[in-house]
Amino acid sequence: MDLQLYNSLTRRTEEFRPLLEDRVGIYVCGPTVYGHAHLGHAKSYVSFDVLVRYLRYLGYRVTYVQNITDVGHLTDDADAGEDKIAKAARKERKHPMELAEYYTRSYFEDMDKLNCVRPDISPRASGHIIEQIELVKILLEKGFAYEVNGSVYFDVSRFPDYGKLSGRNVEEMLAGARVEVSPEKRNPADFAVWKKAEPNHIMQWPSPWGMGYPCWHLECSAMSTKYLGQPFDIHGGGMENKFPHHECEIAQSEAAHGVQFVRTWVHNNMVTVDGQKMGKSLGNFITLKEAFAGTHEKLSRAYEPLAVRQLVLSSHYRSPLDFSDAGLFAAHSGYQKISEAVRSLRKQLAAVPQGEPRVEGVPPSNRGQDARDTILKQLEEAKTKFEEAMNDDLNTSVALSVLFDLVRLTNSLLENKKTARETLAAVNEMFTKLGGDVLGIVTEESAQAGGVDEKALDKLVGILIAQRAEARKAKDFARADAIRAKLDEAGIVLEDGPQGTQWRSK
RNA sequence: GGCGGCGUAGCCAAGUGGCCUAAGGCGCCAGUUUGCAAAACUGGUAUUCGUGGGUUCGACUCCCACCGCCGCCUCCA
Repeated sequence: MDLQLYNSLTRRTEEFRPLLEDRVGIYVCGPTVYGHAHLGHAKSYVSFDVLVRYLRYLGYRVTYVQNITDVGHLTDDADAGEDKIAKAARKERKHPMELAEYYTRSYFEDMDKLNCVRPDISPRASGHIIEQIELVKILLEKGFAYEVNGSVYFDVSRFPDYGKLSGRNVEEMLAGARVEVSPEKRNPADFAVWKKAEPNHIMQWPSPWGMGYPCWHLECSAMSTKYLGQPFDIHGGGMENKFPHHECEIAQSEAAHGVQFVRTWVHNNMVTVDGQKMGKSLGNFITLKEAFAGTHEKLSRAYEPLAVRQLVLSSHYRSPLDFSDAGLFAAHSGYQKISEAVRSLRKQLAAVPQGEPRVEGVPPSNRGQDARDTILKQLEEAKTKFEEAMNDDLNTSVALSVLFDLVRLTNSLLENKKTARETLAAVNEMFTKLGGDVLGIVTEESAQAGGVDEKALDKLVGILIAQRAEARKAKDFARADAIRAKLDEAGIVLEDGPQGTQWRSK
């Protein structure tokens, strides 16, 4: 079976077929960079990251475009609307571009930590003013837009398909409209594509209609088509952007070029807190930096970035995710279980030379061979289950359950000294492909010792472990337990095993 | 008011007509192991899927009604 994806445009789950046999073009609405990324961004971009990773796993050559909105995103659609970036910049006493650059870097830093692959192209809206002006020109030429006093509006009445993505019609929208209508608009449903700039507006550019700036929806139309052509395969974004943002993108691009804009629309659901959407406006967001450092009042501890990733993957991308510390804590425990198993596995693999049985003097018997065949069969079944889940509109929850199956298998194999190296290698390969390449949960670092700091720490903890071992030998358990308790307070857990005492951070 | 979605164990969550007397994770309980722990492994933890009707040989899954919750219709991943 091939990949089935839910297409918001047709409201059906469809078999995914790219325009070109082996290539996929995907555009995802990126962040407006006027603040640090929060957990809502994590859900969105981890979800699309997995989509891109899985498409590559399936063998497609993917071009992944994700824009950076650094201009034109207004605080609201009314006349008083202010540019979000400019507003934040004034508050922080920075040039808007300086602020945008700062938060762009912050964004990539957080996404790198979440192990999201970088987009192939990260176009900035401010770097594509010419393309946007060109698009406005075409709309005016074709009569889909009109100019009033230096601003240009899209004429919704000329585009009958307006509303096809979000499933609404113009009359309905007007009935529930909560926003003040600009007197410049011919029709209240019309939307701005280019805005005249007041003299004190910092971000402005010359255009055939005077000094002004592009509106938010315009950039995605211009940039997606510039890099992916029209039509292109997949457009992704948050559900809340179906309307008006994506609806307007469709109107602009299809009106201008006369062909379909996007074949498959993929929308991910929201992160909520206490049942309410996490968002900038409500101010109820937890930034990723806060989550990683544990510095938010709702958090009981600092969380590893990949625990956040695990949390996102534990539910479906089209389901809302109600955030709670307990939920993230549970995800963290689950993530640790997986990474601990992989670490043990890789440590064991590194310790035994190629081609040798795991323990000297224990050659793999015929019985061992049978066991190996059974395990290889199990691995094959795991892979099939994983692919079926991912093919079913990216069921990452089930995909993760396959990883947990592998964890149990791994731990059992590691307990059995007779397990051959090649069996362990096969399990490791499965972790690398499914857990690493596709889900991005299993990383290279899972096997490595860590940096300089970690080595120093390892020595220090080693000294204490040795002291505790002496105490244990002398049956001074009170002292042994005291050392363990002190280390526990410092976030270091000791584990006694047959090969001596190991430590790990909590 | 219009449009869309959700309600599955203590918590998170998959399943959406018979393989469901319902995956997986967290938590909890017990066993193995341990000086005691931790980790790991094994077993247990929903006869039931918001409530009430209906369709069907058969419903968590389809239909209707009701209750509760959420998103969009300004900006938001």
